[in-house]
Amino acid sequence: MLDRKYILENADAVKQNCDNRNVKVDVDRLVQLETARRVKQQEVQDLNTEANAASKKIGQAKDDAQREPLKVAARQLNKNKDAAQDEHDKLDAEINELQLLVPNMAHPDCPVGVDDKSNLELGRGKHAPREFDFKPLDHLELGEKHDWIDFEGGSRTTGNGFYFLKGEMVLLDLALQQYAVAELMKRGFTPTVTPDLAQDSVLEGIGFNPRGPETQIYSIENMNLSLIGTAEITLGGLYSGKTVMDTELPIKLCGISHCYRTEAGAAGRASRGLYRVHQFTKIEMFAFTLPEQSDAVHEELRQIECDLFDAIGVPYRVVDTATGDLGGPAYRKYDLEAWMPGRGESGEWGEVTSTSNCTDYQSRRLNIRYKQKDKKGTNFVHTLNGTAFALSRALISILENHQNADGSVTIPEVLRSIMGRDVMGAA
RNA sequence: GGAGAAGUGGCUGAGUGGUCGAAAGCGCCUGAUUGCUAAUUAGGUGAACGGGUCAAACCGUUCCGCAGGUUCGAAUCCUGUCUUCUCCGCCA
Repeated sequence: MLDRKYILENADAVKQNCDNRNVKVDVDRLVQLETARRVKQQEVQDLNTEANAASKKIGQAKDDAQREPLKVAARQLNKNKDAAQDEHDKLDAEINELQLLVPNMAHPDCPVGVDDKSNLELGRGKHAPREFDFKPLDHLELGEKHDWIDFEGGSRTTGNGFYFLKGEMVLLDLALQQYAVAELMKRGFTPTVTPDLAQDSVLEGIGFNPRGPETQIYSIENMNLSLIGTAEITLGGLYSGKTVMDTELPIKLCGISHCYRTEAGAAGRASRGLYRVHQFTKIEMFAFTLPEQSDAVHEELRQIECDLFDAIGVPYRVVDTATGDLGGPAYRKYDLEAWMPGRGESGEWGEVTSTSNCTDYQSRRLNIRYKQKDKKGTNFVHTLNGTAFALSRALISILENHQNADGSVTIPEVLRSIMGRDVMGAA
């Protein structure tokens, strides 16, 4: 969330930003409430001073006879104090509700526009979409042909949107993970296998609403636990409430987890197969940085995503997300969209990664700070996240781009030694 | 899963209803002193929020895992919750 003081002092910029992002929030009311709250806060503090002094006097009294009348007075003071506190808390709660709706400010270079039509293509990967001299299959057909992906079994055991990976597909899945983790370790990331469940309070801290009619989150009955939708939740939770030394930053983590999403109301042709599923494995990059580092680290995350997809020979384009298409916490977001020959009529771009600089929007909520030696006080860190591989979609991109006329799939060079073969699905 | 114990400042650790934001030690910072890779000594040393200031100083409120409760008053008593440890049981 944004700092209240910042909102108060930059109300016009905040309003403009909300318009750019196509988010409706009553900023004026927020400002008005916060101004009132500050006055009330002073009142509460003064009443507290009074009540504390009165209590102290009772402690110093000689005997009960002296004490009783003082108690009566103190009780009244406390009543006044509590009443003022209640009024303050009400204001505070209302402000908080509004404050949570206010999105992060956007990077000045961010393309301005109310939806994804204004997204800006920044560039393409090393590999251009391939011209097939045969009719390419989609990943579902390939998966069925070789018994690599079993959706029917997934539905029967678990439900629609679940699947089994089998045979060489498992080798590919594991090889991608191993490759990504090794590459990220080379670049200073600490590999971190996280829990797949987290306490609801952690979800809420990161900005997910675990229970309720519109939730995308699976939660465990009779427990305050939910399945995570991304390792961002657990990795953020890992540092929530902590203060680190500035010299430790940037902290770069490579999260490995399963991700669970209900995907309520997202069925249809565009989400066939592995594209939109309820469970997938994800190798996620996450970074905590100093404020002045975050832009550079964001570029680094984007570059890593490009390097990974170049390495597996998948064509992609890089998109600079427009203001109206940004999630609330993002200051700037780049997506990689891979070419998927089996998608749509004759191939379409499909999102495979996403990297966001969330500046201090999440850390303020999570209370993650850094301290500078010899300086008083602390500041909020910046947080960034980026997908290395979301396995489900990475698998689609490899199968569909590297398929051969006979239905086999040529394995990207960097994965061959890991998988112990050059081709999968060979006759 | 059952029984018990515990969570205090950067760390160790005292504190069972008021004088406690909190003893003591360690660490760290500043000064003094000794001519030696350190000792001795004096002092200082948490955070958030609000006010204040050019910036400080300074003032106020809050914070002893977290959330509630009792009380004029809670680190201290009560409830819930999270975490850790010990013992028992079960288990990959």
